[in-house]
Amino acid sequence: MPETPLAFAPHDHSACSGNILARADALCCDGGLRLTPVRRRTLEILLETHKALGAYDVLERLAADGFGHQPPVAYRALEFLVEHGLAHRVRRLNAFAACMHPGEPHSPAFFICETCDSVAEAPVADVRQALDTAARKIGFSVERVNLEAVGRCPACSAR
Amino acid sequence: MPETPLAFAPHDHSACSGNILARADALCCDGGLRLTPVRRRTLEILLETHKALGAYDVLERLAADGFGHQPPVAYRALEFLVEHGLAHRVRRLNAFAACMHPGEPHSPAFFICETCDSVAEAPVADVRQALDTAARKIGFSVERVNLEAVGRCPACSAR
DNA sequence: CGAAGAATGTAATGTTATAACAATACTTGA
DNA sequence: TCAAGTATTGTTATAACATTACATTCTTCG
Repeated sequence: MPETPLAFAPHDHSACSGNILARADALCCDGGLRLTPVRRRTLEILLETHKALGAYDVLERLAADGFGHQPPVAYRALEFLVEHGLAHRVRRLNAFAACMHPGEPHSPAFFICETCDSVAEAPVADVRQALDTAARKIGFSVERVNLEAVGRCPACSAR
Repeated sequence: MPETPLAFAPHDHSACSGNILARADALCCDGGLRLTPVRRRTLEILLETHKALGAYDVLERLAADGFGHQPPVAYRALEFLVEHGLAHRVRRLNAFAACMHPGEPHSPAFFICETCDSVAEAPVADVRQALDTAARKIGFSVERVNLEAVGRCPACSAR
């Protein structure tokens, strides 16, 4: 069965985000990491929608919540989340999205709908493997990968 | 035989870039496009090295050559080249690289060496196909794709 | 407690990218 | 050829994204 990513499927979003937030709490607790108020709030903000948010959008929200007003506030929190696998950076959009599979090792690709701006993270282990193979053939050793596709999500295609 | 991309192989670079420039001329001529002086010079600049150049680096070079000093000068030329398949945008680096296969339909991935900054464009039709398959499974229709890997090139790995 | 390190706040600045409009050059057709 | 329309370039200004540096506060742990 093709697993439709949550971003493209109707679902109980508050359960969805609550779930991930709980997992983030657990992961940080286990890993001796500090999911401080700014960091946790930042993750909550990203989790509100299945879209990618720019650092300044996040900052605006944080500032409204009483946190600092300067860019580093947002960038630092986002950096923490990305570094520890709780969020991803979407280069194509200069933006950030909450990770939908925190803790699970996964090779994600991002599917960006240019009509509704939703961003889905889908596991694409086989694609990643194919890329690694291609890299090996040319003697390149891969550290990190960005796989991003722009197009139309199921809902927007239907219209 | 694994085709090592030019960027990672010793080669006669002036022949390499001259060749591509000639093909660019031909393509534009055929397609009724105008490879104007700024545009052609921009392509030449990109072709000087197998690295990606930022728009402002390109601009600096263009300005030194007597073209305009303002950002749009570079961005417009680069946009033209990208639009017509003569260059690629490397999102990971906020930079641009000359296309090594102008005119040929190809699904490139970019292999970015974080040690020497060289950027190789390698054809990865199979990777692209795997991604398209993954997209189809979730009902996403792909328009454009960015495949970018950061790591170490053969030469830098050897050291 | 008190020192060391982590995290946050803030100011300033650097970097990348685009909008808007004026001026010029090229093309086309009467 | 010349005028009208289009494409291209020049320039100003500003928007959007990101980092450096340093002061301050909070946590942890001896």
